[in-house]
Amino acid sequence: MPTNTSRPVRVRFAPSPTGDLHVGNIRTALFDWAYARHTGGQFIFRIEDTDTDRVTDEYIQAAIDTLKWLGLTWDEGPEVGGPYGPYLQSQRLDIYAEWASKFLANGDAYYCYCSSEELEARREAQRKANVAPGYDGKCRSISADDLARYHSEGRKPVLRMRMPDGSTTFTDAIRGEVTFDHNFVPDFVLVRGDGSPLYTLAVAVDDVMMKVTHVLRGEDLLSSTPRQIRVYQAMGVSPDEYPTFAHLPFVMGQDNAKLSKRNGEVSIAWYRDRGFLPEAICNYLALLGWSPGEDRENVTMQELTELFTVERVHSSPARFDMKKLEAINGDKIRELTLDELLKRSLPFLKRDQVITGTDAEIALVKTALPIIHERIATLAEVTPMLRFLFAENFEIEPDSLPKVADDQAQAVLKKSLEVLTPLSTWNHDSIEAALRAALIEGMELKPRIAFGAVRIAVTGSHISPPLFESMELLGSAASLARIKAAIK
RNA sequence: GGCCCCGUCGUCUAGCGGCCUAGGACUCUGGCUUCUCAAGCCAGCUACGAGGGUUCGAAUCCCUUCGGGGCUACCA
Repeated sequence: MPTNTSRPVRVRFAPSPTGDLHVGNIRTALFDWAYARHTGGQFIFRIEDTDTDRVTDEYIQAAIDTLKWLGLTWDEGPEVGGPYGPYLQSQRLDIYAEWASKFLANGDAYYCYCSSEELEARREAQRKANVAPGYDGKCRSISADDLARYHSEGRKPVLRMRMPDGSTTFTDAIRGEVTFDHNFVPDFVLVRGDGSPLYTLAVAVDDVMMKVTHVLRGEDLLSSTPRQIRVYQAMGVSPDEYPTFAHLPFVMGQDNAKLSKRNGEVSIAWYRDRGFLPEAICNYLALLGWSPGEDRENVTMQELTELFTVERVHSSPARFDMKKLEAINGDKIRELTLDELLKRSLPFLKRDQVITGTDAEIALVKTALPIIHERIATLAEVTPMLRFLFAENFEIEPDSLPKVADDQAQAVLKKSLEVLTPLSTWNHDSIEAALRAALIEGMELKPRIAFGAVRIAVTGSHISPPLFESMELLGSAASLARIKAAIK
């Protein structure tokens, strides 16, 4: 990544929380964070809440919680503060107002009295005439008569930035040199009629004031960059102080369009509730638009910060693939130590009311986890896997019921009960030995047939952890009782 | 419509002029293993959007074209 100055790296993640942070936001945050950590720079978290109609306190808090949960810690921002705060744009209104009046005084900006209806009408006309739509510059100069009329009508003007003739060229760290002809960058609004600032003003002012050196953000903001640069110019920032821009490719849904509720769940909270690990989400998201090369895919958060460079970021959009996320999540779960797995599984077991959280329950879960560790892809799957161990009112799932009802299954269950009841030592070896001798050798049955019936009787499902270990964990009393209950 | 961005297996990607009859991963299919389900192992399927150049040689460079996306707000 070209560094245009020798200033220390400062990267910001600046979402506008108009809803739960989604996969695309997080991918951006992850890259921002990784770049800051990679360079030893500062990671700044700023909330862009200038759109007061759409941003809510709940969404802001949710954004903070999500970043924390993912482990993307910030050096400056909400809750931790910092030397260039406040980090909520709604608390920086006076700063924007000050710059706005400066722009007005210098002639970089001007008041525009055109009403929304008038603008819309003229835009429509432009579209029809096949001309580039955009503000036509009508209010760049206003006659005294018109001004008086506007005032008498009580019109509240917006503040508009004057775009000079010419073009803006900048070097995007991912896309290379990009040029926008100002004929297609109309004069844009900086301040609303009610005096509140717009994104375009706030983002540029803040990035300058907060000494941001690198702007890694979504590709949707690419075409707003000339406007942002125009504000820098009006602020008197010298070009070699402009931040380096890097516009990240989109994360798209299963089909073609941008990710949305329609084509895949996008809220990070949704993934957390389903038992996805934050490190798995980050690892997967890191692979969307970036790769460490050398056929590597599995990286820890630490390795991500070591390996991440903007040079290796793609310029083309990536499709989000739930299957791959699940595969990576499974890999990450298998890498967990038993204690970690236990710690992370307990909340799900409690939530699903499998356990209440007693020491005895937790101890049993801990002894059971090794046999399901490699069988689950998400933490939420611990529930269906272990529920049979704690069920007070045990029942066989409806789908499996017929499989223990036929004559052969009944014979298997009766025989099993007969050979297991006198067992003096109850562990998976003794259980297996007894059942194999009786069912496989004695009754000459296929293991999958014979054990299948016992499995359903004991665990309630034809899918379960290994049978003999499951019976050992369940204990002889409950195991035998369940077999007995399954016999007609 | 205009401006801008993008284009390698179904998906994520490796590739940055010869190592490419294009590699890895996920998915899918088949097999091995096996008490179910997984995990693991093996095998298979499938890609450089198209057309022109440049070059001894192009997935890699250039042009055109087609396709996808973004922006075109007193949203961000």
